[in-house]
Amino acid sequence: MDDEWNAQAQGGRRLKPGQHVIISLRRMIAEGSFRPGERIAEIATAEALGVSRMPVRTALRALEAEGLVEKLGARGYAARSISAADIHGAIEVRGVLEGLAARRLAVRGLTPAEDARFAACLAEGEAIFAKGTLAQGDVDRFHDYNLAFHNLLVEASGNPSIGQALERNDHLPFASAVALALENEPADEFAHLHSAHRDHLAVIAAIRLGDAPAAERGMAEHARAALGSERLFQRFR
Amino acid sequence: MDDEWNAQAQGGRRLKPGQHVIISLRRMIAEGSFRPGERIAEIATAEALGVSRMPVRTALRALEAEGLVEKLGARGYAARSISAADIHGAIEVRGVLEGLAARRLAVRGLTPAEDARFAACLAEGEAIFAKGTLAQGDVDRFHDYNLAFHNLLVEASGNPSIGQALERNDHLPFASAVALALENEPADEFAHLHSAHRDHLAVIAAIRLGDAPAAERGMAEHARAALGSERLFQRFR
DNA sequence: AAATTCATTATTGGATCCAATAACGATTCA
DNA sequence: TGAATCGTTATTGGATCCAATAATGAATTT
Repeated sequence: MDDEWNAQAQGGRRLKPGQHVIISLRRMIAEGSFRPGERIAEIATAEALGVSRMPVRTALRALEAEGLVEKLGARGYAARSISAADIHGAIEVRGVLEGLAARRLAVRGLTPAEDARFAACLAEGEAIFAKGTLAQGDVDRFHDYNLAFHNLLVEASGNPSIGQALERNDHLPFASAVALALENEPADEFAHLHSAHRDHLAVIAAIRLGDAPAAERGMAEHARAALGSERLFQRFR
Repeated sequence: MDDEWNAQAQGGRRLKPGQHVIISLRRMIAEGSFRPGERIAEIATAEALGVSRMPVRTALRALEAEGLVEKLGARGYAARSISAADIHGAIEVRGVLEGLAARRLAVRGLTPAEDARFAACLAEGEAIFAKGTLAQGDVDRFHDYNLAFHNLLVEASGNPSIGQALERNDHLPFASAVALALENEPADEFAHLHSAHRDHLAVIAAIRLGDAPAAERGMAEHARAALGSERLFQRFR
């Protein structure tokens, strides 16, 4: 267990080899370290990562369940090839699921505690865009705000099945709610990210008005906005 | 490996111990053999099933990913308690996902091959109800027809993410498309099952007309029809 | 009586090894 | 030349065992 793996500790606590393995494999898959179809074998991967086969086997099973790798029968595993159509479909699924979450909230209304949480969340978004431009750190800040917004929406919906259905998407590159297909310097992304923030404001406004169709449609369109990014499809043709 | 496990062979081919284990555990969970919260430990389960810990560990990991069990940290696993609200939410998620599948088909239309496959599938349904009553074997026959219809709809939609998002539901009791909350003798279930079949006919008619809103709404309402069964909620209060 | 400490136990994670099986490539036959 | 067969290799599945750690209950202290 070398320094790189120690550096992967989270919350100041060292991760177990099994956790390291799955994090490493996810990153390698996301970075395109494996060509689609290229074999990922337990033994070779264990040797490369300096662990025994057990944590690699466990990790590959989990990644298979997440749809990031597919089993080649007795021949090991392979990174799943992801097409632009796959991304398109995953975003569409995200749209209807988050739309359902928004509709549920609009139908039954927000509790005062929920309303306060959404208000605090959106205030963070307002703060990010208040000065009319983005600094370097603001992209990470927006990332955190965006993730918090989507997680809160799903949690507040009161239907855990929505979050469970979204779990696959959360691991698929660019289909996750936090996928940010940035193509330019942060300062040039102001309009792009600000548009996403305005979508958030519009959806919560519709929820507060009890306008279920508008809330649902707003979230579905918000998800589809990700499809407009050119870089999204360069990698997956 | 006793006769019971040999009897679990599928397709005339003996299953591996790992496959037996996960099938056995799924059945025990579905049958309520474990009380919610009751510990399911690797060692005790392995002894009970006559295998080593390895296939049990693999199976428990998979069942955790499916949402049927939850990890108790270093204390093992427990069958996840499922409430009526959980079932309600899962059915709602199924409704929007299958509604999305129906909408996609209505928007882009059916190919002649797809239309033929749907026609053949629905003809099987027509045959089941043609004589105006149900025989004993007709419930299994309807089960197979129903499963084929839902699978074909998702497959024909051309969006694999819909099927992937539905995978969790497929393992949740009563949330699966093939959940049949039968409460009476087969002959008495004619109206119930026939209504489901007529829903299928209406959805395909809407798809053929290119009426995307009607197709989507029809599938969502078809999923919600499962909520009307009284026995659905007896078990999960 | 309540809180704290400590020893023990139960449990999972991982390492190692062997068995079983599928896949592959070379050889042989028609 | 193509098909079939066979031997070899690569790979995963599972068994066994040990290490690490969390949980539990008893004993001690306040």
